[in-house]
Amino acid sequence: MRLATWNVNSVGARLPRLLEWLESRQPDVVALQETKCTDEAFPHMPVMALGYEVVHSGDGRWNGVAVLSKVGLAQESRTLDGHPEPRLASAQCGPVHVTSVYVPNGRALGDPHYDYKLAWFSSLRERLASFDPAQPLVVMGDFNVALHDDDVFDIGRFAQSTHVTPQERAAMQELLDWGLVDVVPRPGKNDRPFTYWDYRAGMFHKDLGMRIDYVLATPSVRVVDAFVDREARKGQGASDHAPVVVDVEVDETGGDAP
DNA sequence: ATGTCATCTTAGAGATGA
Repeated sequence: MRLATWNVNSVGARLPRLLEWLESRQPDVVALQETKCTDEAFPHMPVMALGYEVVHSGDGRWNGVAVLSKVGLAQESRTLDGHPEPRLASAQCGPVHVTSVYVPNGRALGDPHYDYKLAWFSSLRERLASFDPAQPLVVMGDFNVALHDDDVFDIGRFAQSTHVTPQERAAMQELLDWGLVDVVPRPGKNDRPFTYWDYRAGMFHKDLGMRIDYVLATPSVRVVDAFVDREARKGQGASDHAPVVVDVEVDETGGDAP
């Protein structure tokens, strides 16, 4: 079974590339972020034509997340308690429960949006309490945090920056401590598996990136392979994020086994 | 090194967010 997560930076602007990518990579389950459209405007027709069922949560210009599944879609959820912005969508996809998240950016230290980011993380951690770490479960998406210093191209350039503060890293570590494993992908180039490169200043060309997109999985989701699909970041009309693709094996019985 | 995108407002450049 192939899982993937991709911040597409507008599903409308990215539609030709998204469809081409779905056809070539053949993922079974995809988490999308920053679709930037209403539920009505999501391109259901061409995505369904490729064999996917869709749960989308979006209200227009900003944010927007989705789960696409070829292996069934049930128990859909489109909200995170206490937070009206469309930043979470989840569903049971065959044997694995999948959540797509778009964690708030934080904007700047001291900005109210930074506190909102930490509060959102806290709510996400509380939401995990309704699940069992023994069941096959994946939370994947754009977490807007670089967990380790090596997850940015030069930690020295991130003084007084968001994404690398101890508070943000601790908030994400609490998710891992519940029982999730950070599935670190093989790098697409050089030695580090960056997933995001700013559009400006030739950052992608110079591989000055960040690892802020993650696949977090419970141990019953056995990882066979994981890689950053750097090809999808190349050329005209690319998102500023690359997809993370993870091949897994999951027991059908999952956490329900004795 | 604030250099690129995408979107919305409201009719075409500016604001906003990343």
